[in-house]
Amino acid sequence: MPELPEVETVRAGLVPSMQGHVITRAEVNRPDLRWPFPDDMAQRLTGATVTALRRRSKYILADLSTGETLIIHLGMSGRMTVSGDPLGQFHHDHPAPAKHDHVVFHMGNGARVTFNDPRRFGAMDLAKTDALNDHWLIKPIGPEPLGNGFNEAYLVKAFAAKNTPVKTALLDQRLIAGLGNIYVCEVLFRAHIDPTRKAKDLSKKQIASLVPIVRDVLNKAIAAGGSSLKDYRQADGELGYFQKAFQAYDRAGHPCQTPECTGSIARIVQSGRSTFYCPKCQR
DNA sequence: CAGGGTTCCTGGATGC
DNA sequence: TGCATCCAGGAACCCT
Repeated sequence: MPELPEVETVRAGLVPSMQGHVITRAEVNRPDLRWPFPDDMAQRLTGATVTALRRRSKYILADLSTGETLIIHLGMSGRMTVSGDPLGQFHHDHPAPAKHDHVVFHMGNGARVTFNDPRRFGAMDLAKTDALNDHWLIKPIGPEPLGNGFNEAYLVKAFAAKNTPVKTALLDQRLIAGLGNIYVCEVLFRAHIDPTRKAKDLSKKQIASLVPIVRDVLNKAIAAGGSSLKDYRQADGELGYFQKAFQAYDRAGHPCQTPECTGSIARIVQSGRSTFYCPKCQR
């Protein structure tokens, strides 16, 4: 999936087409993704104006003029792409949905925003905006890594009793929001920390070093427009470029790029997921 | 409760 | 070219 930088890239790409514009028609082509949609989702979206497009963790949040917020998760293969004509000359055009086009938002400005998700691990739900933080998907999520709540003191406390590998701890959305497999690998590589080390066994100095590295990796990835693995694309259909900056992820067998290090990147499996790291300089 | 394996689903890459 | 197998950016769920 799209991890935090990809979701942020998609959100920003959708702003011109959606924010401040009315949903004239919500085309809901199936009853569910990972979970059932509210059965009256199309009606509740129709006629609503998107007043703001926000992001929390890997969720895109579309605040609506109706007092509700549309919660969108892209899962592993979800994409949102914009088509149609911004001048609104062809409002009445209803092209047949392509395969896996599960939801299409027809906007008052003529744009069509299509949610396409082959694997259907994505999700959509509606909740009252003022109770959003109590929603079952949102409530358990930990602090935003780019916000003030994520800092050395927080992370030291969060890791204190964690008997799990630091790789797994960083992937736990309840501890830190928005990190996925790619960025966790990249962060641990840059921090020279062995992903198999138990979180509670890291030194305070190592934990402290993770904070600015997490922020830096995410900020650079956002600036590059995400990573665009496989067929993932930004909202405007362009590829993201952060993947050119990968130093560990998907680089098994390549020489380690850490200065002076003569190791090479290894691939191991931790709780069913690939981890890429340099066994020589990540301790 | 914490930790780890399994599971949902489709499609692309790889191997024979 | 066809078919089987493996793997994938997530995360809830069900075990122990």
